[in-house]
Amino acid sequence: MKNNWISIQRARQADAIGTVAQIRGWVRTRRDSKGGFSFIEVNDGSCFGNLQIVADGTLPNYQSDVTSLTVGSSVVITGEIKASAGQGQATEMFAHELQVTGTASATEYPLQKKQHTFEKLREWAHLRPRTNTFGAVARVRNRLSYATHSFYQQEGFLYVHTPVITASDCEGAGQMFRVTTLPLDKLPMVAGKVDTAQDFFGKSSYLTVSGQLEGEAYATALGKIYTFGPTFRAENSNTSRHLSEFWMIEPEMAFFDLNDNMDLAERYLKYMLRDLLSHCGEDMDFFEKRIQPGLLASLQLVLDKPFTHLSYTEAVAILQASEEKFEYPVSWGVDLQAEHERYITEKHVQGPVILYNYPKEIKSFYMRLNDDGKTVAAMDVLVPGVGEIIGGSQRDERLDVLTDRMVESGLNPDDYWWYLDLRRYGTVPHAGFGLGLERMVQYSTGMTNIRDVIPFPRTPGNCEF
RNA sequence: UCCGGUGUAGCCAAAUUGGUAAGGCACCUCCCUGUUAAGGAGACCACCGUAGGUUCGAAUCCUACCACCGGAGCCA
Repeated sequence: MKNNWISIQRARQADAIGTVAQIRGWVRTRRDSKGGFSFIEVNDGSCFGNLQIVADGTLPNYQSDVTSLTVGSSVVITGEIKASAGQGQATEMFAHELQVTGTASATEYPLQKKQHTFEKLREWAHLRPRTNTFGAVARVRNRLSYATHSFYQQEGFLYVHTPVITASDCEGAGQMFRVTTLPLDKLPMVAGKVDTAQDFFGKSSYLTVSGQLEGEAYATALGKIYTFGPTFRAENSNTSRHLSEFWMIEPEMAFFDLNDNMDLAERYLKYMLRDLLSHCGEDMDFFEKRIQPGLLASLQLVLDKPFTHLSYTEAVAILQASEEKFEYPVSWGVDLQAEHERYITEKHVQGPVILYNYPKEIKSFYMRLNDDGKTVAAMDVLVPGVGEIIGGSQRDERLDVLTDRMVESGLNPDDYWWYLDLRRYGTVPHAGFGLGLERMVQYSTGMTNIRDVIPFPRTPGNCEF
């Protein structure tokens, strides 16, 4: 490239010293000395750090442009990269030419060169990626996504695109968003009910809450597959770890049992963390320093030792034996409350833990019934600070058992005819799980609110951007 | 959806508990030839979330509503 446009990430490397190059980005801050020159810090998103530009008073547009350069302005600067004379950065650029691409009114531009609360930044979701924290979150999220693909591809998995729109209104979990083209102000009625036969698909349709069922169809043909896409839940959830729209990674493997499943989940989580620590060092240092001190050591510890495995029964025993006072009492058969899960992962284990073999009553119909007749081959991976990051199970491959469990759960097997076909024809043991990407980003960065780890969060009552 | 909390200038934030709205940052002006959310000086900036009510007087008390935060449920 004739103008030698380089990223700020490259310009900050010591081996860039001596080159004449161009950088393009946004002004983060400006400090000037009235006597002669200004320091301008520019960020272009390529890395956490800024490049310090030394703009000398001899620049032809120094008075007209540089001295009034505001935070948020976009600039194209050509100059020589030199070793920095000051503390705090290895290199800096001596500007030969500085061009202002777009100004940002100092009185109107919301972001200032100081810290804003995350709550306030949510109101400026379109501008918050220009801040240190959200830039770092975006790069971490990108890296975790990339690591997901490289992990599964290396493991011989096939990336499958399961549908976003689904017609089965009871995929298992949660309230669904309805998808319709019917006129809401003039709904076609039949016998006092909406005539859904007239809807776009000839029946009711919804946004998916999981790609699992379709994933199973492909796993029982192609062996090992994974999905990675958006997922929708219309629950009226208002917490720091729930979104109405989030991204989920769902591997599904034929000929895998629960142990294989748990082993894969552990290797996947460790792969992501190792990849993140070795590729996003500067961003991770920021999270360690400003968001959650101790983060790096605790993540490193996760890499170093095997995950703790506890059966549901063992977990209940541990909870009952503990001195901890719980708001909800624990007994075998009850669903574990957040306080219970937190105790197990944060106090008892102090790291990731895999809970498995839950009572069948508190889990989904498709989870494989164990020989004891009381538990199913389910597993949850819990991590400190976030809670459940993975939920999965071995699926029941036995047509009769699965059908019985559907009926027990109040479901009509006829609605799942194609899902049952997978058991009718060449059935195999298989297993899979779902990982919430946002929760993984939370865990990796220490960010406490899930709305701050997705670019434009969708939550009840919030769809501004 | 339930429980608790908060809502004061562009941003952060105080008001002795009913008495007539601190301070900081930013913006603007001035000073300082290498700074590291720069430093120093000055000026400017508020119908105190919205709507009612009590009172001589309300940011402070009451009612309703809205928004946000924390916790819970649902789950990823």
